[in-house]
Amino acid sequence: MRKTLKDVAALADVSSATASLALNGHSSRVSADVIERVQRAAKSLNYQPNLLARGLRTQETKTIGFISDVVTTTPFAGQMIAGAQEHAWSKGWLLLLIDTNNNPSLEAAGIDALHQRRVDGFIYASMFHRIVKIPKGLVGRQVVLLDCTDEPKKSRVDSVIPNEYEGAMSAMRLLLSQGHRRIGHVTSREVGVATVERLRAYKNALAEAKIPFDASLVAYSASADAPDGYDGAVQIFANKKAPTAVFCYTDRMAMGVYEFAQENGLSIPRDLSVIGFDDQPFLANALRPALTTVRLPHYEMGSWASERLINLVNDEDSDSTKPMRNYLQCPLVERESVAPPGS
Amino acid sequence: MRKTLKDVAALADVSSATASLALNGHSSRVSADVIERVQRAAKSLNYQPNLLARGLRTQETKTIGFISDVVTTTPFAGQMIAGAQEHAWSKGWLLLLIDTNNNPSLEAAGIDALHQRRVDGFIYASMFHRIVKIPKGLVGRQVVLLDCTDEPKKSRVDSVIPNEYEGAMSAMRLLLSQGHRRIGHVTSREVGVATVERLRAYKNALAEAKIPFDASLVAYSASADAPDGYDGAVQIFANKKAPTAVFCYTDRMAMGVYEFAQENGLSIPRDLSVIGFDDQPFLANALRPALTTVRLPHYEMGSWASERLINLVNDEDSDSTKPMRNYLQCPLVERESVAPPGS
DNA sequence: GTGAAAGCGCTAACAT
DNA sequence: ATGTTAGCGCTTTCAC
Repeated sequence: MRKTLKDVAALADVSSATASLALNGHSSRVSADVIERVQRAAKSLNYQPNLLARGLRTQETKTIGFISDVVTTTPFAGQMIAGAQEHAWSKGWLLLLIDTNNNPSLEAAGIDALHQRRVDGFIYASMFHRIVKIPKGLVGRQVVLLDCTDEPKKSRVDSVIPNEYEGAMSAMRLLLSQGHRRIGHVTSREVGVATVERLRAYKNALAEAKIPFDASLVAYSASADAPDGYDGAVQIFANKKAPTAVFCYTDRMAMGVYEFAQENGLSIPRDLSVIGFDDQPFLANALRPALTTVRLPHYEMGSWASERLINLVNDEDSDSTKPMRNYLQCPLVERESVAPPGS
Repeated sequence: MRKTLKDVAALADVSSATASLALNGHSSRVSADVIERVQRAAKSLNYQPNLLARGLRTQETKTIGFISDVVTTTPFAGQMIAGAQEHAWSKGWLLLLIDTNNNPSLEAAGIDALHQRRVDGFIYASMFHRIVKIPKGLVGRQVVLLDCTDEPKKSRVDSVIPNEYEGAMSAMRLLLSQGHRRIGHVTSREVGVATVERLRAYKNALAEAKIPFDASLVAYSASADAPDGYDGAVQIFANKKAPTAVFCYTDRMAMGVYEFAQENGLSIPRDLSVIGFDDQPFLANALRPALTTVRLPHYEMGSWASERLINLVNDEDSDSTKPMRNYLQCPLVERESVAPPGS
C-alpha cells in the first residue's frame, strides 16, 4: 500500500504535524534529532507526499498550464515547450499541456480543465509571433504570453517575443559589411509582426548605408515556404540588374532561392549570398552550403516564460508595476552562404 | 471568491451530496427537478469543480504522465505529444509532461514528481525507435511504451512502435515495381531497430525479386544526416555499375543523395530514383523534386498510446491477457523522386 | 519543540 | 430521492 505521512510519523514516533514540519525544512521549529528520525523513516518507507492533498490544503500546485495553438505543425513548438518545461522542472514545477487547435471552444474548455486542476498560472503560447486576444478564462489569472503579445495599448500581461527588427538588422548589416549594395528581399504577402518588422529592418538598414530603396528588389509571395522563395527569386531576378545577395523572410524561402540559384547556374555564395531567418532545425544547417541565418530563440523564450510565471506566482516580481514585454535577441548564425560579392 | 460545491448546493437548496450526484450524471439517483436546479445553480455561479479534491477522494486524476527523453532535438516529438495529448483530451484527460534529457537521475526524480501528483498512468516515450529498460519507478504501474519496447522476452508492458520492416518493404517494392534492378541502400553504421529492420527489408525485397544481393551497393555512414547520405552516395557510385535507384535510411540522408546527384549531373528521378524514410516535416515535401518516402506514424503512435493507457486505467482492456506490442503501419508517401529507370 | 484538531472540496456509505 | 457523516492526506493554527 501507498505510504502516507501518518505512516512516516508513526514510524518516527512523532505526530504527523511534526513529521510535516520536519520534512518541509522548518528546521527552526523542530529538533535536529526529530528531523533526522523523520527523514530516515520517510526514506525507508519510500514516502511520496500526495501533492493533491497538499495542493488542496495550500492552494498551490506548482503546476503551469501550457496552452498552445497548433503544436504539431511547427518545428519550433518542441523548443518552446522544452524551454518552458526544463526551467519549470528545475524549480520543481511541472507543465500540464493543452493544445487548442486554434478552436476557441476547445480553448475555453481546455482552460477550464486546467483551472479545475488548479494550475498556479498559465503560459499562453502561439506558434508564430503575433498579436492575440487574451481568452476570457484567463483574465484575472497569472499569465505570461509566449511568442505573442496582447493589444499594445491595453496590455495587461507579460509577454516574451523575439526581437524581429534587430535580428533582421543584424542579417542586413552582415550583408552590407561584406560589401553588398544590391540586396533583394524575398518575403511573404501575409501581414504579421514578423513580415512587417523584418521588412522595416531591410529598409532601414539600406537607408543607414545610404542605399536607395528599390521596390523591384523586394518580392512578395503568397506564403513562406520553399516554392514561395523560388517564386520570389524569379521575380527579383527579372530585373535588369541582378542582386548580389538576398535576405529571405524564412529559411524555407531560402531553400527555394537555393533551388533557383542551382537551376540558373548561380553558385552560393560566390555568385549570390543568401541569408535566412528562423534557423529552422534540420533545414538551415542541412542545406549545402549551410545557410547563414538568424535564430529565433524559441527555447529561451519558453524558458523565460516559465521563469517569469513562477516568479509572478511566488510574488517575487510584483515590484515591476506594469506588464513587461520582453524582446529576446535573435542571434546571427553565420555559416557558409554569405561572402563578398563577386568573390 | 472561488465557488465550491457547497455554494452550488446552497443556491439550489439541496445538500452538497445531492449536488454532487446531480452534477455527475447519476440521474437515476436524483429527481429531474433537482438536477435541473443544481445545474442551473452551477452555471450561474460558474462553478468549476476542484479536481484536486475529487482526485484525493477518488484516487483518480484523469492525468497521464508523459515521460520523454530528449524532446527538443527531434522534429517528431511534437507529433507524438500532439497525438497523445489530443486523444487524451478528447476523453477529458490531460498530459503532465517531463523531459528527462536522457539523464537517469533526472528521470527518477521526474517519475517521482509525476507520481506525487498522482497521475493515473505513464507514457514512456523515446525519440527514436529502440529497446529500453523500464525505469524502476515505473514497474508495477500502468505504463505504455511509445516508440520503444522493453526486452522482447520479459516484456511486461504494452508498446506501440512503427513497423519498420513493412515500411521499408513497401519502399523497396515501389522501386522494384518501377523496374529498378540495381538498387543501392544508403544507411548508417549505428545499430538499432530501424537500421537493422530496414536493411533486412532491403535484402528480403531483393530476394523476393530474385535479385542477388550485392554488398557494394550498400553504404554504411557514420551517422544519418545529410552529409552521411552524401558520403554513402559517393561510396555506392564508386562502383563500375551505378545503381538506378537508392533507398535511403532517412530523409536527411536522401537530402545528401540529392546533393550528390546535383553535383554529378544526375537528374532525379530521370537518372536516379531516390526514396527516403521518415517523411520528416518541412524536409521531405520541401525538397525538389519532392521526396517519395515512408512516413513514420508518430501522431498515430502517440494517439494509440493515450488510448491504450486510458483503457488500461479504466480496466477496459484487461481481457487482453498479455502485454501487446502494436506495430503501426508506415504508409508510403509517393511524391516525385521515383520513376522507371532511364525514363 | 511537539501534539491535537480543524479544514481544504469532494464523493461514497449509510441513514432516512 | 435526499441528507448526514466520514474521510481522502496534507498543512496550519493553537494549545501545552
